[in-house]
Amino acid sequence: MKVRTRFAPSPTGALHVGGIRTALFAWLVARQAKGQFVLRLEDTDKKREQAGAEEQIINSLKVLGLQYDEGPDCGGQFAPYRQSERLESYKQWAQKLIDKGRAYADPYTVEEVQKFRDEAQKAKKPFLYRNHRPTQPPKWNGKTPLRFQSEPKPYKWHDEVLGDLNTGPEVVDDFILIKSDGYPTYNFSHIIDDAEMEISHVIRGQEFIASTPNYLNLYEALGLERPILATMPHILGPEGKKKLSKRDGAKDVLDYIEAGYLPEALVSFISTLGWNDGTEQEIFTVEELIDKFDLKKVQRSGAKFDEQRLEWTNGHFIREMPLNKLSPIAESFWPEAAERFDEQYKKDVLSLVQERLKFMAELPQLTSFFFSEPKISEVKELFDNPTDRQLKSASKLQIKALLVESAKVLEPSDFTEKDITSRLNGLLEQLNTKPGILFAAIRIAITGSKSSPQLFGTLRVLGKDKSLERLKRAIETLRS
RNA sequence: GGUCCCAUCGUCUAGUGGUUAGGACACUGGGUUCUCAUCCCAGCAACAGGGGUUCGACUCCCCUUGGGAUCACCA
Repeated sequence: MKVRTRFAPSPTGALHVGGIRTALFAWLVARQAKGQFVLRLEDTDKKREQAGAEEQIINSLKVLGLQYDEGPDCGGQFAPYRQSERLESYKQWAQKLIDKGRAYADPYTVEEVQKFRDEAQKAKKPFLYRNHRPTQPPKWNGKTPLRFQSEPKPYKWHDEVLGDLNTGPEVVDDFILIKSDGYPTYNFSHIIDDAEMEISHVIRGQEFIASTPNYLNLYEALGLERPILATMPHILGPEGKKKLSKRDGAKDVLDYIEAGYLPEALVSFISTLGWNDGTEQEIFTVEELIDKFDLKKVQRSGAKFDEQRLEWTNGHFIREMPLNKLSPIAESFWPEAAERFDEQYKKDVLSLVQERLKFMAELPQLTSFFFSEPKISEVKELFDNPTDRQLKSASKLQIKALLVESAKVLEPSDFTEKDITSRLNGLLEQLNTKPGILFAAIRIAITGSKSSPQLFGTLRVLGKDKSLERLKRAIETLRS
């Protein structure tokens, strides 16, 4: 069988992780089977459409490497891929239904239909339009909605992830095919497009499961074969159990990219949100995913979005990445002051902080002292009110003496890491002091911070001149 | 309310009748004779409840409970 999957978002906003996961899984199914992946824009609701959304969707897909074979911007054998450009096609199919007596003009006003709905709700019954189906509908003139004349019956169907599903006839109704503005509804257009574009697997979110019997009914009326259906459970927000929505904060894929999350980490994390290969593997490369992904192993229940796990995953990918690959990614995240420094210096700094980076946006706070002088006030504060237990046990006078000695011993150093190490360790023995005191004091003097990358490497990268200068400056502040 | 879906540690999950119910994130403790981080080790922590079926149920069936989706001229 020719495998063709599609991702069919409506351009109403940026893609959040829920949407991107559906796209990812559809993409994986296509790639695994060496089939095609299609991007189709469902832009049939002019009111909800958002400027720039199409571009954002395309960017999100591209940045994650989910390249599509056919789409609105690159065309393909079933172009166009924007539904607003396929109106003629929907009209033709609609006409077929009218001719068969399976579609009719809706004679009611919105208010009238709303009245029916309210009545149903008051009676605590589900609303069914077909209970009000007109006996003599007027000829459709395109100014009123065109409705599907359903043939209610029970349905049984198979879903690749949910298994066998079935419903009674009470859920099949006369839904709108074409709105009064001339645009088709999703319910109609996606059926037509999937058929015309020869989509083999329809992979979509849980919200469509309730209307599936309607689609099945429509497939029959149209004489179309139904595709393989696969329903993805929702991704839930971190707080409640509600479906993840834009209100849950920065769940937009591009936001994560901007914060310095790596595409491959995002892909790995999102893929394991509701899927795993049955082993204990926690991290997957794209190649592994293409190889191992299986719709049947997709979880049937919703998964909560765990930000901490994403961070861990991203940190893992950052640590695994060779410096040469990481370095260009870091480029746009350096603190402002880093501008004046050369590539090699930044690379050295990066290699020092690589293992502690969870995402790139943390770079400035972790590395600022490599590029600008630590604030003297902060250095002073840390010496005045040490929080470290060992440091606390030393007097300011002692600390000052330690720094003076350190400067003295480092003065003749060639500032290779090896030499710094041996000199400072030697000093440790010579002064019979604890590393927890000596090194903590140097660290504060050099970085203006309680914590930093390992000290000797930090000194080496920072360089002799700056290191000694900062040491002396700290000694000055301890004088008072 | 009708219909449908779902249910293992706090979280993501493994498990398809017999397991000390495994892993990961998070958390806690210890180690890596400098902090933080990494890494390593250890610990904490779950089968929603009740009935069946069975020699034996986390696994199969039913009920209850809980959660979710849907019932638009939105997708």
